[in-house]
Amino acid sequence: MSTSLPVICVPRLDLEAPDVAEAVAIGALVADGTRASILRMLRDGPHCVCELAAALGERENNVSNHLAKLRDAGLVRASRHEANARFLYYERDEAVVGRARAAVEEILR
Amino acid sequence: MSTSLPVICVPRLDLEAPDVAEAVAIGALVADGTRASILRMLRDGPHCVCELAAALGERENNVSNHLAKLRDAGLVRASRHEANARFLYYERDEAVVGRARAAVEEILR
DNA sequence: TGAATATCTCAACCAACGCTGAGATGTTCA
DNA sequence: TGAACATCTCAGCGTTGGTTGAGATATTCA
Repeated sequence: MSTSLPVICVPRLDLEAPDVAEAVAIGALVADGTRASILRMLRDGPHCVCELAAALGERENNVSNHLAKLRDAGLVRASRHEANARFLYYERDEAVVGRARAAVEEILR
Repeated sequence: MSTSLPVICVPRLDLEAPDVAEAVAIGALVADGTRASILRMLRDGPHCVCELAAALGERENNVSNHLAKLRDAGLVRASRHEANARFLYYERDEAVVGRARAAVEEILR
């Protein structure tokens, strides 16, 4: 009954593409050295833009740009220093960071 | 004694930039949907290029390009199928993948 | 109030990267 | 051996993304 058609790529057709959107988004954020360093430094507590910029040897507006991306992703949030409101202090949102870590671990576990 | 020079950005000067090179490299690899999907699919066992390409709806040479990057990073390795050597089967190097996961966790922990 | 500081926003430039197409290599099978 | 298949490599193209520079906003302090 079965005609002998040239069979192309027989193996495992039940394979389906996983949902990796979240891991990809996190990967793109970590893929930059400045952002990865910021995420790591904020692990130990809040820091202002000028601190981060000084430690990284980067310009402050550049660091600010990267912080905006992390903020848009919800990974960090900013609040003004209580004593000196001129400084914006950034801190991680550990709940969001935790979900980000889980998304990457789903790929690399 | 101390002259009152305009002090710029007083906070935390003891802050130092962390080493994030490995995490950045992994992030760049995961930052692409095709590669992230491949890494996730290979978690369940080896697959050939045509399987991965079919599941992802991507062209085989494109998938091959991405596999080359994962191979260069040491995350995956290839070997020919014992029964039909026409197929190249890719599998993860779990030791390398484990170190990659640790590097990302150092950032997001 | 005005000057200095801290930060943000955005447009422009340039480099990195993914996709495509074409050709080459290696394997199977008639 | 030759045709079909599986995969690789690479140059070219278009898009994405980071850095820079300039200007705007907010805060402090003399």
